[in-house]
Amino acid sequence: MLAIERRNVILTKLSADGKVLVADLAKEFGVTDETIRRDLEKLNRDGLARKTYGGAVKSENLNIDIPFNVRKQTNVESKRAIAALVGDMIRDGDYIMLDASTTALYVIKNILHKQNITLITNSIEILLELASKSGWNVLSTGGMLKEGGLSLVGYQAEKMIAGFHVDLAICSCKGIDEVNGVTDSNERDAEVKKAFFKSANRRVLVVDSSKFDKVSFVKVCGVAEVDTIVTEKRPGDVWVDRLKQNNVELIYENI
Amino acid sequence: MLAIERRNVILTKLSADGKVLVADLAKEFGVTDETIRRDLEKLNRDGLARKTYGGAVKSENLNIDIPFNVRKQTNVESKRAIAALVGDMIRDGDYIMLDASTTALYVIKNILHKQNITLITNSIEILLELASKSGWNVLSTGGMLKEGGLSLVGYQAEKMIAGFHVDLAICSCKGIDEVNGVTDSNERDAEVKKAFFKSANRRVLVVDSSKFDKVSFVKVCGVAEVDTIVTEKRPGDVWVDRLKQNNVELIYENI
DNA sequence: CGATCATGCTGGCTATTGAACGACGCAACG
DNA sequence: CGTTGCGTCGTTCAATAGCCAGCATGATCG
Repeated sequence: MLAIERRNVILTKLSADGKVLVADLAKEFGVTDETIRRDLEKLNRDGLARKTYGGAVKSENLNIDIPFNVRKQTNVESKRAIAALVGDMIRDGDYIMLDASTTALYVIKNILHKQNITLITNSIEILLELASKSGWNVLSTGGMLKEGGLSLVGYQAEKMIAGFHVDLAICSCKGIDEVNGVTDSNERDAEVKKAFFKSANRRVLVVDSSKFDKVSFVKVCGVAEVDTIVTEKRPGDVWVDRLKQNNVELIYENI
Repeated sequence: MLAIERRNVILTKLSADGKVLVADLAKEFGVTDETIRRDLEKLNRDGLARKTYGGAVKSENLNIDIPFNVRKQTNVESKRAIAALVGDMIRDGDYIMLDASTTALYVIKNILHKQNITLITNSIEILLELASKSGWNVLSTGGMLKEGGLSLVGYQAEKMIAGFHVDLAICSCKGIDEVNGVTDSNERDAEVKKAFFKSANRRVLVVDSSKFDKVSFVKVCGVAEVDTIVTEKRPGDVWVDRLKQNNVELIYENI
């Protein structure tokens, strides 16, 4: 096993569990504590983790990005399940908008077999995924490249989105809460999501179940303004009722 | 087995497994470690792999389509030389436009150390390359994703470009010829290049020397409308004279 | 035939890891 | 509040594996 692989796995664990222990990792990888410590030391230097006594915890440094390949691996199962449900909502010939989330990327992978889709997105990863796809009409919003991310944001993107109207807009968010509604961590992303929702007949919010009752920084819209919420498992009764009252369709996986 | 075959096999393995080990490859191909290391070094330079101690891991932008990969590997040395020359023309704080060519990608790699660059491009690969760059202002033109490629084209892109004006526009082409001027193989790409040139004070054409006296399909502009041509070696006297007459600056590598 | 390229080989150098040991943090206990 | 014991930390040293630069050789190409 290459050192860099080990560090990637450590990062993945960190990002999933929030913390790692030196002793556990050493046993798991079959190396000595020293090696793990040196790994953590390096991750710490790179700002990707914060060393503590006995292990390390997730870095709170929001300016530094977890490498894409690592970020992509968190909550994979939830995202895949949600993406499958969303995939079922899309028909041949649909006009859709997709934001720049990992879930959106999984949605795309799920609907590659559909015909004649017209798609507008601000995600660079989705463009990449579709570079060799033929028969679709794929539009990029353009705009400013968000630092440390693979999304396009800003005035140009919003204006471009406003120039179109589609059947379905699919967006993710960082939190959904009774009082604050749908929130995201970043103003520019939130603005783009607003624009997406404004230009669509049906607004679909994809959230894994951990996002309920979380509040992030910037408000995207109220709960009632969403038409459909797709998540991977049934939220609590409170949420089921609340969504019903607000006339929001709720879709989750029937296990 | 040819070196290039071996490298292709290595790329395939990388793409499948996510990593390769020097020792394994050496045994498998029956060559020395040194040879493998040189292969990986080359793949690393070309941005197709990331070398690490003991082997290499997948480069994040490896999931791009094969045709593009193949194209990227032609004339790498010429393109690198040209890119270095173009890099020298760019100063901190410049406003530039770059088209979606492989040469443009090499130009970017060459100027990563510059400060405070504002850049407009229709290349998805360039966006990828700059995703983790901070301190620059990177704008995507948006537009329609060209089938089988990593460029954005069409009305939306052209309109967006028309809304800006920059110091320097850098474009490539498929052919340059006395009668037909600068030509490209594809109407939509040609239109975008026209737009780039229209919005720039200084129009720079990058061409490797094989493009002289070639005619492609769609005209971009006349020879005289270009301000500077950058190529990797001195073209024939006929071209040197012709460019001088047309008031086109010619830059090539002095070996 | 000269130029270029791919490859192998050599010797010195560097990175990674593990082992050992004294120093230190932490928590429990008197 | 201090002590004690245990686990963890950082440093140092050594061994190994991998790396790099340079040179020589043979193949290929114009």
